[in-house]
Amino acid sequence: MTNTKVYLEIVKQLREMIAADNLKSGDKIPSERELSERLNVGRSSVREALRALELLGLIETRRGEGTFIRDFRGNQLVQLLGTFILQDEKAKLDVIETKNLIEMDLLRLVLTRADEKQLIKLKSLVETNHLNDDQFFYQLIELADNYLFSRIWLILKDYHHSLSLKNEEYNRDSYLMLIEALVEKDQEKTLATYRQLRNLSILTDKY
Amino acid sequence: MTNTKVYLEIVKQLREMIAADNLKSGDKIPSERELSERLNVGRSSVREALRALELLGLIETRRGEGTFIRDFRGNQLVQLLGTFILQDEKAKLDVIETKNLIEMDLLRLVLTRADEKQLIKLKSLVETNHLNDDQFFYQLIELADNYLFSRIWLILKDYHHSLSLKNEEYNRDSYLMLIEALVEKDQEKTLATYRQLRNLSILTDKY
DNA sequence: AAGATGCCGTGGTCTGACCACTAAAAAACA
DNA sequence: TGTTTTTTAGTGGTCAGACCACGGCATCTT
Repeated sequence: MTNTKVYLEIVKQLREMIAADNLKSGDKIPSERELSERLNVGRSSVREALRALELLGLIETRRGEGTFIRDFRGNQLVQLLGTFILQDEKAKLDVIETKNLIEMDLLRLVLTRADEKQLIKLKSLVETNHLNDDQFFYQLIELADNYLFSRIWLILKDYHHSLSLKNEEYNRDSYLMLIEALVEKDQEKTLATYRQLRNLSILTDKY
Repeated sequence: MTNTKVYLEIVKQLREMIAADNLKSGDKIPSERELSERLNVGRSSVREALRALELLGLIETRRGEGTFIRDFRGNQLVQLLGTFILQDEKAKLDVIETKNLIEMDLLRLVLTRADEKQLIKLKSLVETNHLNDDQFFYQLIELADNYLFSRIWLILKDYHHSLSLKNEEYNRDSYLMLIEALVEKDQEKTLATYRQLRNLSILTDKY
């Protein structure tokens, strides 16, 4: 009869409840027992719904305290899916290729968005600090001003990490060249510098 | 004492189990009761792990039959996250922008990968069938031969749908022009055609 | 006032019990 | 013997109740 699984229904109701009460990150949601009573379902069903949301990184549970809304940035979903997906060699190549493509898009976005002042600021940051590759590109991501895009990049970065490749040298000079090209709003030069940074063959990677 | 939650441990063990037995899409995994015994945990804990995996789209449960490995395409995860994330206007613009960027990357990949034969085949497909926009780009995605990339696009497509925009006209002519440009391996022309298809202002979208 | 104690609510887990459903075995039928 | 029907065993779906471990808070003690 009841074709829709209870826990999915609970997920739905929880979402509505959160929206209705305008709950925000860090707010507490009702206890499992209270939800069980209010929704007329068993506590185990409530827990199945909560576990699903927890794995998605949407809530956080603390024993002895309660369950809280969570900011959905940087959930562990990625690693999980990654360990399931990243199996064969082809998949690894896909990760690298995709990350490179995304980063070039990122540069294109920065070219259209970032003003010189922001870039100068980044330049001094690179000069005075010892930014690693992830940190440098994370700075760029912020200049691109596209949250969804940054999420995708963060995921790819994690995937890339889980490949546990060798490199990760320090490339301050390349970063500075990249910034210079961005300041000049020279797309050709920007992308060329990036390819050099990533050791991409110009022949094989024309994109 | 046991700081790691049991259900997460079960998720991990399930993953190892799947890898060890080399289980593939459609294969059956042990029943909840059997897992409960083999892992020395309560059945409810097993279920919490399974529900989490189910929501991720990694498994599928059928009452009366069992639980099966699933191919991780088209899970409802996207809609779920979408309803949580896609709230303000800025987010919507981000989706559109990101999808456009990804699709242009897709075209670049096709330029480097697809041979003329495949493109000719796609051309006849477009000519004889009434492909909508999603279907057309899905065909292209396959030519790009990057599974991770296709996943990203599929997610973006779903996000885009959930925005419930108006358009979705039929653009057979544009598709054919796009294919022609791809056959000629003319990146400029390809991207220009795409921008026209998406009504992107050349001024605002230089990427 | 500061620290120690105990109570209560919370999530974490297990157990046992049904129910609904499926598929395969067994029985009944032809 | 071959087909249909019935039974049965196994599975996921759900619930209720019972503990445990932990955090916060009021209370008591010093």
